[in-house]
Amino acid sequence: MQPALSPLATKLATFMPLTRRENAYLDDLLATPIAVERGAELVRQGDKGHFAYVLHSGWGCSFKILLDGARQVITFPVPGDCIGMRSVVLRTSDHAFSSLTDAVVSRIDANRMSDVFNTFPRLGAAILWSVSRDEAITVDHLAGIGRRTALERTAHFFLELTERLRLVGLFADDAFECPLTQHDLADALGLSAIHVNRVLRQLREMELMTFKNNRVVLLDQKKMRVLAGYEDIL
Amino acid sequence: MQPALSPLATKLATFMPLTRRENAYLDDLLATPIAVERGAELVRQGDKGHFAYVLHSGWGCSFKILLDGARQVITFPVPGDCIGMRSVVLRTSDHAFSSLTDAVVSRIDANRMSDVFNTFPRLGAAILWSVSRDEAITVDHLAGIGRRTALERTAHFFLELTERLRLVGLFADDAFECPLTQHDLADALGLSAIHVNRVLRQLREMELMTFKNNRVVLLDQKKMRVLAGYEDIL
DNA sequence: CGACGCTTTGACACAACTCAACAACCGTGG
DNA sequence: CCACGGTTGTTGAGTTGTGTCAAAGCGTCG
Repeated sequence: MQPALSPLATKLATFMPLTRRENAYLDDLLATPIAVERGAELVRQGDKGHFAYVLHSGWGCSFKILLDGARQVITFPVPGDCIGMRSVVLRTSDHAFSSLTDAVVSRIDANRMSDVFNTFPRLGAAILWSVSRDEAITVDHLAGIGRRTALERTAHFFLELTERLRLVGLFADDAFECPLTQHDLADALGLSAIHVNRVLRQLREMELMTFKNNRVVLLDQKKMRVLAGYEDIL
Repeated sequence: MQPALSPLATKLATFMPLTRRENAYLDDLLATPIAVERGAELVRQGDKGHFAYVLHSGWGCSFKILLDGARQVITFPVPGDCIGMRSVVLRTSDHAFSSLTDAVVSRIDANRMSDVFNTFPRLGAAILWSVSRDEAITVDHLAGIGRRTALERTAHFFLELTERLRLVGLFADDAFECPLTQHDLADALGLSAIHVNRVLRQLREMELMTFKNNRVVLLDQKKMRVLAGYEDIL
């Protein structure tokens, strides 16, 4: 019997099937798991450390703090997501990362990263695909905040999250566990926490989705897609 | 006497000095200039063509069109900027690109791109730095739309633009040519064109900057930075 | 000259924010 | 066991920033 695939391996496999050797190398790359507690700040804005991370389990939060103290969430990494790849290239982190739940990550340094590209270029390409996809999602996020209403934007956010969770097998039966607070959501969607509450109520009353006790239930994805103007990611 | 450096070479040189051979290779890479007319749509959303571009002269506009027809501008590329690198990796363009002025570009296909990384890894690293920097700017843009007021956001936009133009020698004496319409600005800033007009008037009345006849004049960068909560890009 | 694109301004409407109060739900310690 | 403070969620009332609609001013180009 095969060992279980890591979330990242599962995700990359949807892009291109990986050989046994590539999978083994990937496993090795992620071999030393680091357990982090809920709320730990792994990467600080302005950090010079040249590390990227891969999230194995748990949820995280990538965000920027503006000079006036406001917070903008860039994305909520879920298992299988890469974190801080850009910071490695830039030698400085332009954003912070903290865990929203207890989590397990692997740390990858810059040298190790170049190794991947030299030794297993196909694997490197798959990882590059994955981070490019995340970028595309960020751009979508930008378009949403700039041009969608609060209601559309919120619906869109949950649909996109669903899609990302599905890719690593964490979404089934139209529902998933979601540790985000309304405050977290607000900082991601560019809204006030209070308004997020009202929008969630609207979505509930429209019988599109519910979000109670850290559990999201999608009641009517089709209608929700129409409302959000949702297009599949690639 | 040395031949004049291309805008891209100028920009990369601020990251790391390039050797004569690297510069020669870069020149060769950009050897076949393509002239495009104002308003040409070089890349369409959803295109499968595997091309990236480097902008030599003129201004461009990278944007997304949402299902309801709304437009969100991601960035306005200026000389020296790379366009559509992500699309090459993803095999599909998640956004469109059109020229705002008559412009000159070079086209780079995927194979040629891999060549760069294999033959001149240092040059490849410099290009990777440049696109990562653009990503960081996009993330900043996201934070601005999500968490800054229209006034702060607009001021911030012009400061960031200034910084990018300075890097390729197109900003001097506190002023620069700027072919953007207020409508373009609106689609970049997530505002209505009418409100952009009001904000520009405010900035003028505060004696921070003016924008008339396609010319931006910065009157007081220091005060403007304070207003915008501007932090230098790396 | 007229047509067109871009800018400017005013009046009004509405989406989203702020403030304030309260309810529900923890985990902790007495 | 219950009392407690802290975090999160909920709701209402009033305010404000930004959008919409409408109309007019300007340049430029054919």
